[in-house]
Amino acid sequence: MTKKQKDKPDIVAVAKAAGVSISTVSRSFNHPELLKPATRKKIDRAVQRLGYIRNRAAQVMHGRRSGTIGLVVPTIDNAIFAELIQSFSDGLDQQGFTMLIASHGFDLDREYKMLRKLMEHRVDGLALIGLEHSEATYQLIEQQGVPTVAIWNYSDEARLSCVGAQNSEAGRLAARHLLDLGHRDIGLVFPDPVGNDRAHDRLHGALSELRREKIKVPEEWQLQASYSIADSKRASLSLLGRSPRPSAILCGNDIIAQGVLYAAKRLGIAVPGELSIMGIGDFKGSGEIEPSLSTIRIPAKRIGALAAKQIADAVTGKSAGTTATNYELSILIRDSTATPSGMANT
Amino acid sequence: MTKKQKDKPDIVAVAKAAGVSISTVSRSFNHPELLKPATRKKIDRAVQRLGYIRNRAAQVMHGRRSGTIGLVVPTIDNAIFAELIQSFSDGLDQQGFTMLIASHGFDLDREYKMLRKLMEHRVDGLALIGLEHSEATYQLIEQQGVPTVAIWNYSDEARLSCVGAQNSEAGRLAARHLLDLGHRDIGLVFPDPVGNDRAHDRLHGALSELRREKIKVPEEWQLQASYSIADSKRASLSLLGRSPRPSAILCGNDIIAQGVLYAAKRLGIAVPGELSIMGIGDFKGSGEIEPSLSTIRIPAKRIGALAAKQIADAVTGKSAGTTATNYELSILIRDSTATPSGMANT
DNA sequence: AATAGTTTTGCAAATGTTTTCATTTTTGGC
DNA sequence: GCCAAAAATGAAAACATTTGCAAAACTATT
Repeated sequence: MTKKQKDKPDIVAVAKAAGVSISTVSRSFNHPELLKPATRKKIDRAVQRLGYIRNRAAQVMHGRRSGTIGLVVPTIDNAIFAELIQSFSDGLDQQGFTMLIASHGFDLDREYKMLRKLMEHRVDGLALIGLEHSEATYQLIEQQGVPTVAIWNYSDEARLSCVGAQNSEAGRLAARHLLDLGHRDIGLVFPDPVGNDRAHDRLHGALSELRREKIKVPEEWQLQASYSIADSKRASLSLLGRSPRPSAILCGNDIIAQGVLYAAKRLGIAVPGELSIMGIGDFKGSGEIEPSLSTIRIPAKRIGALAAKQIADAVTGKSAGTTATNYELSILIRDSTATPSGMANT
Repeated sequence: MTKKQKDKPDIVAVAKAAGVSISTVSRSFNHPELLKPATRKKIDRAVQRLGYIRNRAAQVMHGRRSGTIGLVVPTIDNAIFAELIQSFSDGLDQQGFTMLIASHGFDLDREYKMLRKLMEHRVDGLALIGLEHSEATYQLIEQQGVPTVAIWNYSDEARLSCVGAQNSEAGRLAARHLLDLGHRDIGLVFPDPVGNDRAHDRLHGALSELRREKIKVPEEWQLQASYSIADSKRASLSLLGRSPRPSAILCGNDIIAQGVLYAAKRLGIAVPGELSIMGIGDFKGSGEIEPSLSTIRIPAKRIGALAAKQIADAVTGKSAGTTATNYELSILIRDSTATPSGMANT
């Protein structure tokens, strides 16, 4: 073939094909209103004919934005984040951004590496989950000056802009609900709080509320389970198989609660008759499970959408400085919690 | 603040700080073995001190690969794809790639737009879900010559490399299982097959198997539900509330099956005693539900991992040409299916 | 038909990196 | 110490685009 054959057409090829200069082609993309309609049409046709697609990399080199936002999450394949990621992605898309995503499996050192990787790609902005990050991570963000938003957690003394809810409050509310129902024998199933401030905060919120009522949770009623139905079912099978067993179980999130629910069902323990189960999160489907899951609602969709808008605004200069948005939590009393059986007829 | 203040340090700044030439700095990244250890150390220190992060955009301009792979999915927030996306992402990460992701909500025209968007970012490779795409999409891929893999579906006459399973076979197997158990009154709950070849193929596989046994599914036993527990529960509540009702329901996937299961539970219909429920997919947690879900296993994790490897190999030139990989399906007989009650004691 | 605007277009520099080729420095054998 | 060979480094071109500035092409006014 001639000179071009394997490689993609560039703006020069388009210019030649349209019989105009490179600058004119460039302008037809960036400031079309400056062109004579006839010229614009010529260029459009050439673009069409050649199958030209603009090269963002070259634009970035000019100080243009890359049009990408990096999202770093612990895991993707987890009901917890799926809704959030979707709404975040949709929000970005609306603003013309593309999402680069990386996961670190709850390993904060890997998180740091992922951040660097995304920065090499010159993302215009970044989103992380939670506010617990390695010092290196925080320093990197500050040093590089990449607009960043922390999702899912709220703190008024956060080092980053954040959009989320108070997880300690979520834990507290969940505990409160069980206490209000009259439960005193309460078990806890939570994920490993290391490197996971959401879990940590929820657990401590719950524990502090229980402590206020002078309730102690025996060591063997405090279980750890990863964010998986299988894991939580396995863990709680042993807890529920023993005697005495708690009259209620407070779970670190709805997935764990689902596992506990199935464990109870497997053991023939009636929910909520003999055992109340409380979740946190209100994941998709939590209201449809039978019995439907009582839980603390954290509005993932709205959080994701707002986070997208915030980071986009920060990038485009529509806003500056750090902001902290706290979403109110609400308690959803459904069918998995009830008055403990011993008190049923008081 | 001398000359540089707001902008990120570049390779020139590093070179100056380290007292070497630009080329040497570049080499220290790309061919460190060519440098004298002392020089390398000087550069490393300068990089450290300045907080320099390489600029991929500039590398891309040099004909280097961008190190990104684009993934276009119908939705992210769906258990269906979550596992797949995670393993795909992990696989890419291992090979040093970063994932750009975009979702189109089962709209093939939007899919095309997303593809273009990703191509502007000069992704090295692309992954799509399924083999049904608009003609424009196929042409774009061929014209641009971006290595592409279709995930989740298999066909030996596919226009793209593919890694997946035969969805029609999955439908067939699911139907076969119910037939083998003795069911004749079978309901179907599937998602809208438009723009969704996975659903389409499964449905038709199932229908053809039923036809082989001369079984007709009444119109009112064929329901449509989106991939959501809520939707499928709602839809099947009406189906199951009527009389006569089927003795078994075959579902387009495990999420839908879950919805049907909860509907049955709500109505006090025993599963599998009075109603068998068959899923497709074997999603995370399907085995832990009570009763555990009989389903057709599609190995999402392995498919995602292999797809990642394939696309990485195609990009790095380790392989060429199109390939088609078919994963075998297996049937998982668990507790949600049984002999229909009328035949219980034959 | 010439002038003064105004609109449209082109030229060339700049962006951050890699790489080829040339040059300088180092090494080791004598 | 000297020389050839080997190792390490540097200079400059190339990549695809944007944009400030200048030139050219129109328009309307006289």
